[in-house]
Amino acid sequence: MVQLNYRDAKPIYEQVKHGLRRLVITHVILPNEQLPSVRELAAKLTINPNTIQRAYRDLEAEGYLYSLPGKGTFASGHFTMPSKRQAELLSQFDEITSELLFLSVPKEDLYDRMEQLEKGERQL
Amino acid sequence: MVQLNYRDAKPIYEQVKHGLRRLVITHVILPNEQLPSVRELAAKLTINPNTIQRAYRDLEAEGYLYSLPGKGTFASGHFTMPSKRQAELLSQFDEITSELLFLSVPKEDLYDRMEQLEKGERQL
Amino acid sequence: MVQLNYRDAKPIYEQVKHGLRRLVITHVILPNEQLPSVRELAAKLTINPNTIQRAYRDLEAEGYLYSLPGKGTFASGHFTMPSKRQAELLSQFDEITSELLFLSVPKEDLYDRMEQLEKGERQL
Amino acid sequence: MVQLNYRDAKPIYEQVKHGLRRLVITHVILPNEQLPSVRELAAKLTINPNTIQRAYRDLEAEGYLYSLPGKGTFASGHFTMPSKRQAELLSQFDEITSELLFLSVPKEDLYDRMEQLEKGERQL
DNA sequence: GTGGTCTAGACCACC
DNA sequence: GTGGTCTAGACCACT
Repeated sequence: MVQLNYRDAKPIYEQVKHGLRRLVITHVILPNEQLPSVRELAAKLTINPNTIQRAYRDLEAEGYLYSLPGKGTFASGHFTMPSKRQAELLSQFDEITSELLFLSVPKEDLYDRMEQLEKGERQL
Repeated sequence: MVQLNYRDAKPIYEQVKHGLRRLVITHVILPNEQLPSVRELAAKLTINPNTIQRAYRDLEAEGYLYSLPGKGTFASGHFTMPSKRQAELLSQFDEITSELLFLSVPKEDLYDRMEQLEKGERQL
Repeated sequence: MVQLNYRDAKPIYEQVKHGLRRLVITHVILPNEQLPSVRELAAKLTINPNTIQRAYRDLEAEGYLYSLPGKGTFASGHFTMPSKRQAELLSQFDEITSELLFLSVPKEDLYDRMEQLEKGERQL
Repeated sequence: MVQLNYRDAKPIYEQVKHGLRRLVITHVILPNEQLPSVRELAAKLTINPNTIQRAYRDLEAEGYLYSLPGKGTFASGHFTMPSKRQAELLSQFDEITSELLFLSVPKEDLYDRMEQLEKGERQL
């Protein structure tokens, strides 16, 4: 469900966020479907519940999840997410891409990367 | 030295960062060369010193500049911000791009954006 | 029943929430009266069911509605969301207003905004 | 410096955020001035460092602080904060105010509250 | 049972 | 020294 790599430099909660984000976006977790509870997912991944909390909280702020205290945590629908997030992402895309271009990363490399990403996503 | 466009949606400190980054990368400002002081540059661009401060500290965090308190701010040599930052950026690029792709932003739009960014950079 | 304005900047689910809140508060929908099902209301407004879901769950969290899984969604009586929520709201009002005042938004602007909001509400 | 009230329903990290936000906005803490370290402030308030971390992290996301890992945490200048935050706040202001109005809180009460807030802020 | 907050104490990378 | 992450375990309010 969510792949963790402890040797990765990325914090665990980021990896959890990454995994869950894709599950929601790809509708592997359907809109308004309940996610495993904080404790449950923590147990399954054998990590601390606080780490899951952090991931859930961040994703709620980003608009991917919503939580009803006492009831559980649920996936948002695509539509729920305002285009604000998209604008934010595009702005970040510009910043990062232009920095990469001037670190002399060839534009073609970035194209290829995008192709790979697109292919990868289709498989889910 | 640094071009500002007040009608642009991008915050001014981003434009300053953008401009300085280029100057450092292209060695127009040489490694270990001292940059103008915060107040000085602010005066030259007739903007608020805090805006410059923000740009300097961001660029320091990114590894392009370093500052010696009480002495001034200096350009890093290329060596100090090697493939590490580049790997970080590529990872962020992947994360953001794949999220955009799933928000159904067409790949072609992102291509176009990159083209524009590249053109923009060349002009500086 | 609920007026939607697609040209409005406000997200649709906010407009739905707004409309339903008024209907409950003004007892147009009586306490413990059943609301239309998610699918039903979505069809009537010709919008996506998830948007209704979002509105329903927000209003449930706010205490205006409650839902019995498998049975439907119902209006709360006034009693269930008493001064507690009001105290919460006033506290948030203070927090946000004082932040706005210090971002140097003129008090008069906020007055005007309140006038507009009040006028808008009366029309429903 | 920051007042805590343990009998308050508000979480401690919210109270810390509230206090620090005002200190930054009112320039009691000057732009780019260093704040006490996470551990230091935790000790002074006799609460857990993690609680301070949470407050610092939230305020960084809101644009009031920035942190340089290994160096410390610093106050942003007013200018640093994009008008995005202001737009966000106004939208929240509308939502909350209109809900209060329909909970039949008289408009005049809200006016008075704003007056008090403005007076209070001036004293700082 | 659920999410949410808080504490205590540890470890890391960076400066 | 600093911020940042993570764990372990406790308590609360709400369903």
